[in-house]
Amino acid sequence: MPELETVRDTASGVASRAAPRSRTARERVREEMTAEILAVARQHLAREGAAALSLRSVARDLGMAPSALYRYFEGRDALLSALIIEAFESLATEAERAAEGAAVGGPGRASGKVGDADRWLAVPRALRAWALAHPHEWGLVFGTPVPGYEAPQATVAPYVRVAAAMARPVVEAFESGRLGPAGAQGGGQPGAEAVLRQALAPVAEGLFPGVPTPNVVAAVGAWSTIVGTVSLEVFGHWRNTVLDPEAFFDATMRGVAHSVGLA
Amino acid sequence: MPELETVRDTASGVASRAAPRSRTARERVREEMTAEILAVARQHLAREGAAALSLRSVARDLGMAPSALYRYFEGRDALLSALIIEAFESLATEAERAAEGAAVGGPGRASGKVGDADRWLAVPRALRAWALAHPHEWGLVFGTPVPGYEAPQATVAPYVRVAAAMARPVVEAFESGRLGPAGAQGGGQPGAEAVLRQALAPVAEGLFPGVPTPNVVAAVGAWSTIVGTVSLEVFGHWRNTVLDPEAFFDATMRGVAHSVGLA
DNA sequence: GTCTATAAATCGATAGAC
DNA sequence: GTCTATCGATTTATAGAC
Repeated sequence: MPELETVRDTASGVASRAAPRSRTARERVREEMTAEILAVARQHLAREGAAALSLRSVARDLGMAPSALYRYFEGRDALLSALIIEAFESLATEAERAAEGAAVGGPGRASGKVGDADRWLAVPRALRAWALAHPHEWGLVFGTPVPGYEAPQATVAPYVRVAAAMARPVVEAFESGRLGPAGAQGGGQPGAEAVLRQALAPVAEGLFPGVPTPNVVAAVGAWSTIVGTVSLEVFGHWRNTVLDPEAFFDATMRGVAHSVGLA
Repeated sequence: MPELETVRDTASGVASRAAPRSRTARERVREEMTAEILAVARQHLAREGAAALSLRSVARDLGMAPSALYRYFEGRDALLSALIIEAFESLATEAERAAEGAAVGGPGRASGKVGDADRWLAVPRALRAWALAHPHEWGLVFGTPVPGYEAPQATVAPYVRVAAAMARPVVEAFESGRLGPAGAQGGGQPGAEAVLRQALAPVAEGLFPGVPTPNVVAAVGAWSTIVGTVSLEVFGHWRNTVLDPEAFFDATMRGVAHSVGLA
């Protein structure tokens, strides 16, 4: 079935991953079929949005009976969940690849004069690149939540992977004693830092062990800025406003890196 | 019809606005009816999301025949457009109110020792408050765009009003010579500032006349951070991450204000 | 301006034959 | 695992009486 092959090649990510030789032929066929379904579902997602995703129309495009899909997915929601998880994992993989490539001991650019800020920058840039390549998946992950639809628990793990990839350069810099002071924040109030330490306790302990609270606050703020900048660009809000989104993104991220304490 | 009255009182914004005495009774009734429809539609939006908004169910709740609604809105899309425009205008009004209340000559808190940064902070805080009070409207405005649906031209004006409200304290500080240098940015590269000036020309000329480019870049970055932080909170991404969103938001915004050059 | 009635289409999910 | 057939529900939009 050459048509389906074509469809699958168009698809990104998961479909081409992991196909150990040790599997039964049956299992392999089932996996391929699942991948086909997801690929078509992804196209529908792009064309009509998550809310309009329907099992029937996916089946129509595949030349199958709607009822046949129920052997692969329990229902519409399960298909949507698979799509969301797939997007999250694809994003996490990309973030990790960027963090890995820019790591201190990693395959850097001949390890010239690459600062911590530059290393960190690789991750936001990778996230933006992924978002531009997969705008609808970005919307699925960071856009308006589908009403009455609870995000599957399986999305937590990849989310943590993304966060860890962002945290890694910061933690490395800290452990090497190269992390500078964070930019100004709540400054004024006296108990402010204690409140913030409490407010970000899970992140601080899980991702930034030992890192001073102001730096952690700035790092989470950096995350917010990334999501905001990318969303505004991907969702089309820069029209007639930011004429060169890449230059703006880079400049903004450099400023953010500085406020996190990276140099 | 007391029930509908109740519904309308629950509604926010547009419904209660503008009802000049010079109108015909016919026109007044028509306006009220339109407001009722929008109020119910807003409730449905909150309960089931934009994609699930249907003329029929709105008509059901109003005790009307579906076909009757076509005298008020051309179709489902027109109703959705009205909702979007309404949300934009409500947000813009709130932003302007905040900017007004915090203005230099405005009704400040007895004009104690309120710095430019505090004045500016009022606007982001108002935006966040509005978003928390109208999460679905926030999603409508800043979330995933509905595929194949072009944002109505009428949304441009209120968007500009929001931007202007954010820019106002910055411009005031600049014109009074109180605007400090912006935080570090593209620093490294030589031609960076020229590129950025080009990239943000529309904003710089339209909203920040005369303000140095780095400050403008930081201000647009501030906008990104606001949208990102609020979206992440409203869309539920802070679960088990940021335990005190308000404290975090405030600290982040103070840092942002500083990077814009406000003190 | 509101109603009834209806056309034409969509959808999820299931039963049961093969 | 895939099909046909079907139930029961939804929707947009229009026609025409009043």
